Amino acid sequence: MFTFSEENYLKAIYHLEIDVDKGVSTNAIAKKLDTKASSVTDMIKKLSEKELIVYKKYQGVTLTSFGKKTAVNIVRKHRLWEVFLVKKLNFSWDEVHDIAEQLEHIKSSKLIQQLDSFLGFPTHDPHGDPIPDKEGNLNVIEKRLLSTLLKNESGICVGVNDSSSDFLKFLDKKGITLGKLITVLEKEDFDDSLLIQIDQKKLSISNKIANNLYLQKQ
Amino acid sequence: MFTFSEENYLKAIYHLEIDVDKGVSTNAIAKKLDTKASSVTDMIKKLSEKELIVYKKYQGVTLTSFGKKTAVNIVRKHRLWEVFLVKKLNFSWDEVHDIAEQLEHIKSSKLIQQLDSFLGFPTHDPHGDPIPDKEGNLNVIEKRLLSTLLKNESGICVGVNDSSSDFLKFLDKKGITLGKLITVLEKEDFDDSLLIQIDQKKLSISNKIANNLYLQKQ
DNA sequence: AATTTAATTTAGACATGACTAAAAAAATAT
DNA sequence: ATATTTTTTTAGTCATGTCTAAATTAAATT
Repeated sequence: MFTFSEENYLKAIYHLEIDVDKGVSTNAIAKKLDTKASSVTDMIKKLSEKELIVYKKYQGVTLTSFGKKTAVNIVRKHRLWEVFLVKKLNFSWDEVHDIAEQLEHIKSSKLIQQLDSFLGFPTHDPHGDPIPDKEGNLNVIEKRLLSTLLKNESGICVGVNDSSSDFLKFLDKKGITLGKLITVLEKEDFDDSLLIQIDQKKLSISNKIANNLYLQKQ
Repeated sequence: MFTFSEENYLKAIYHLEIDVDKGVSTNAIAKKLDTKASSVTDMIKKLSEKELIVYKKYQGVTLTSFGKKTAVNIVRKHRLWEVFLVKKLNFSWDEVHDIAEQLEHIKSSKLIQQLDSFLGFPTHDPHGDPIPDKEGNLNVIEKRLLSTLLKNESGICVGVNDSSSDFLKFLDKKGITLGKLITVLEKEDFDDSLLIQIDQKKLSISNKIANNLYLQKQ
């Protein structure tokens, strides 16, 4: 199988590929993994030899179907472990990422199969991200950033664009959790902030927050 | 913290120290970890610099109290994960060792604390080995090898000396599990085999088996 | 006590994955 | 179209953890 480092590169490339339709650049991978571009070039050559990615000098990289399958499986493990940590071990959604980053590298297909079953075959992780099934299929739901909603539109909170602990703790403090109904009462042209209705409360939300919250439109 | 390799060495030394009261030899560690004596010498120097072990050339090694504390914590994690795999994910006792070998290296004290609580603070793993508590205290029970019992003596099966999959599967096949009452009906001088009573059955057991089964004497 | 055998350590090498500094290629600006 | 900037790659180095082969030390035999 693959090393932790190789798996981390595959996962990074997988996530970066979703945003851009061209090849993923060396610099983008370096930034994502907090490493140097030269280190990325080194690893890229190894992954290419193993036929996990397609690489041509100066052209960026794309995952092969084998590479994508491998990457999706790591994402699956990561998200299942996150569900386990929150649902069974009472972690809060802002605490699970770093631990899942470790657990995702445990090698045992039976372990993941049994964990999936133990958790009741969840379809989404604690941050609203879809969990790929055993075949790698993703149940992608239609969602929009809160910042794209117009005045008087509303939707159910179904995900976050930023899973950092700071952002998630902020949402907790404001009472914003997955499943909550949010209605846009006002849009402020000056700073693009929003006045929203959530539960019985009215909240003023900055554009930065609205750009990191996904809603499913009603 | 420590690398996987460092942790594996500490654990190996910890287990070997229980058997011998002197320092643990380079060769013994090499055998346990299936590596070369020269590699052990290399690692021993590093662990010594980190004050995890005491090492003098040609004298074997002993854990410092810091090293022992670290090793016990790894054993604790290993055994708690084994309980999780058997009790929650329906693994059998012969399947869990290799997966626990990986899980024991996950770094998060809160994870282990919550896992312990989720499992109901178990005191023994699926093989009957005691699980150290948070402070590293071991609940060691009085146990004897089946091979040391005399004719007509009996005891409850409380542990195994060999956790290999082959041995455990053999026990399963014969219906020998932890908690079962075993009585020695006959001892055969010729090959040191035993005739034992377990449940309603009489079983002939080789000396090799009897040397790997622990009983708590009635 | 001298010799043989076994255990341990040293010396030098290699693979992995990272880095810095410099060179090369591509993209952007003038 | 040329010059500048940015991106990417190469060359060389380093730390970790392993190995083989040789040297050294300790233990066991005679």
